[in-house]
Amino acid sequence: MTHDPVTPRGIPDATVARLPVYLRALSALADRGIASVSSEELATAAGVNSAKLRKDLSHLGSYGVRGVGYDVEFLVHQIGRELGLTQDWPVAIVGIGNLGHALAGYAGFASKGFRVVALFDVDSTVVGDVVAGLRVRPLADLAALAGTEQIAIGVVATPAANAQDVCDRLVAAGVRSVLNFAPCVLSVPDGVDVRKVDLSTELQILAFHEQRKAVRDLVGPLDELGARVAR
Amino acid sequence: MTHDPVTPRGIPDATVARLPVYLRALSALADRGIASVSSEELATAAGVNSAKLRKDLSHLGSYGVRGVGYDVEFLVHQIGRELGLTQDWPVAIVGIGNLGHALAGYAGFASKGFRVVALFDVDSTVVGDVVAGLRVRPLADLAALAGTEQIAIGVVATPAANAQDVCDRLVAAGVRSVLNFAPCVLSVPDGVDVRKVDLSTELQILAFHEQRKAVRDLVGPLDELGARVAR
DNA sequence: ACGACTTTGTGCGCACGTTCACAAGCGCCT
DNA sequence: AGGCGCTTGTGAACGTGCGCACAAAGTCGT
Ligand SMILES: NC(=O)c1ccc[n+]([C@@H]2O[C@H](COP(=O)([O-])OP(=O)(O)OC[C@H]3O[C@@H](n4cnc5c(N)ncnc54)[C@H](O)[C@@H]3O)[C@@H](O)[C@H]2O)c1
Ligand SMILES: NC(=O)c1ccc[n+]([C@@H]2O[C@H](COP(=O)([O-])OP(=O)(O)OC[C@H]3O[C@@H](n4cnc5c(N)ncnc54)[C@H](O)[C@@H]3O)[C@@H](O)[C@H]2O)c1
Repeated sequence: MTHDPVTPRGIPDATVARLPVYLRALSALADRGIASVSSEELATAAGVNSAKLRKDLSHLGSYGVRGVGYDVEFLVHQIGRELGLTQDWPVAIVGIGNLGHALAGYAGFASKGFRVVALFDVDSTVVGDVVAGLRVRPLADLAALAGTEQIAIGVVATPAANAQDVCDRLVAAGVRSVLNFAPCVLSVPDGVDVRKVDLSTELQILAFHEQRKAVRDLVGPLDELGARVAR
Repeated sequence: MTHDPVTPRGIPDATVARLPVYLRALSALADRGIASVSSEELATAAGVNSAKLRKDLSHLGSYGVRGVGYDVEFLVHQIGRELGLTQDWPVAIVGIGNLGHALAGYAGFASKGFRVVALFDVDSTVVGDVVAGLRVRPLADLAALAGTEQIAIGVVATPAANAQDVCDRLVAAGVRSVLNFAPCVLSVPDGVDVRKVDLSTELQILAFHEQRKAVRDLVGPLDELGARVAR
């Protein structure tokens, strides 16, 4: 199923999800010429508790120096290696509509070793266009391309109605990691990971808490129940 | 404080995060004319365990009928009410670049009561343009608009370098829910919720697992004794 | 009317994640 | 060299979430 039961020996999922945040904070520090950082400082920059940060980093190894902190550049390298950023990851985007255009042109991809190698669509008015320096290909070419160049990550940016079909084709082409922007559940065979980015869900979660806050404002200081902040 | 078996109105965060998924699955069922659904069917459609689904729904109340299942339309209404979708949520988008354009034109907003009421940017080549039927305003107008029409949710789609400043202005304008697309940590005062959508993080998490899978494929079949490779 | 069948709602044990608090370790200063 | 101050790494307590398994509660057929 979509669930990933085993994180082999090692790093908890919750930690893995935070490593990119640490990496970004560390990169920012490195850019500012800062060579060393304490867990307290880095935790603040990453928006987490310092104990959690230390425990997270301890899963990678004992890379800190007691009494001093962590070497920024070294830690950048270690986290990058753990996340697999030392190698290039070829990415294909399927569905070059509003969102697909934005994604194809997104510089944030390349900065971490993600290289957009192919764009696909079915709409004949889009196919053949050059977007962000790449020609949009017909979806039918996906199978052929898979033989030439292995695609590591497939991005689904089509309407929800077509997402499962697109996903199936990606999987058939050997893709084992899918990032899904369509608002639907994708089912994939074992061994394939799907992560979804769901704008609508995020907004609804915000709305829930917003409504909660409105109610709390009415009841106000009379209510002794603790305020909860979304995470 | 004693641990009461029945907490009045507290819905776990994990449940809140799944309600939009259930809602979407239910809406799809309703569109297909299906009036009633079992927890097993709905759970499959939503990609979760059926026991988890039932427990989630039980937090809203006892809306199911034993031996039968849940009334689809009724449940849509209840979940929508709980999430606050019965009311309109005015949304403002700041940063009308690649991503901001896509967001402004996204139909998925309106379908759940999220109404984009204002677009902001600082770039004079963008300000004044009409995007998705709305004129892009200078960011300076934000404070003025806040007096006229309350903005419930602010969407940050500017580069990371400007995100904190934009966020501060949104908060100053009375916004208490922020959806952040910029790859950075936003700090906000108590009472303000921030959720972030981070494409780069998602890709890095996928890369981590992809790398893990690659290693497992190499070692996998031989690994019976849990060989731990020293680094 | 009643029993067989279906499905909900939930108690319970377990695993995971978070936070506190502190000993162990390191550099620096005298 | 040795003490001092600082920071890491982690044991332990705590909280949250997950899923099994089952009794309770309803429907349906006869
Ligand atoms: N635009 C946004 O801001 C936004 C935000 C969040 C989620 N989404 C979701 O992302 C997806 C794309 O959104 P969009 O606004 O870009 O829509 P869009 O309609 O602008 O683009 C969809 C593109 O997918 C192509 N397509 C359709 N079927 C296809 C198929 N079978 N194979 C390949 N390509 C196919 C279409 O030709 C079109 O170019 C949708 O599921 C949408 O719900 C969009
Ligand atoms: N394009 C994508 O697919 C994508 C995906 C994920 C995340 N992001 C992130 O979303 C953000 C926007 O991405 P983009 O591709 O649209 O960038 P972009 O450069 O195309 O657009 C940014 C827009 O923000 C405006 N802006 C800059 N400073 C501002 C300020 N202080 N106030 C108001 N507006 C301001 C700019 O004028 C520009 O129009 C970035 O942080 C990016 O990292 C983008």
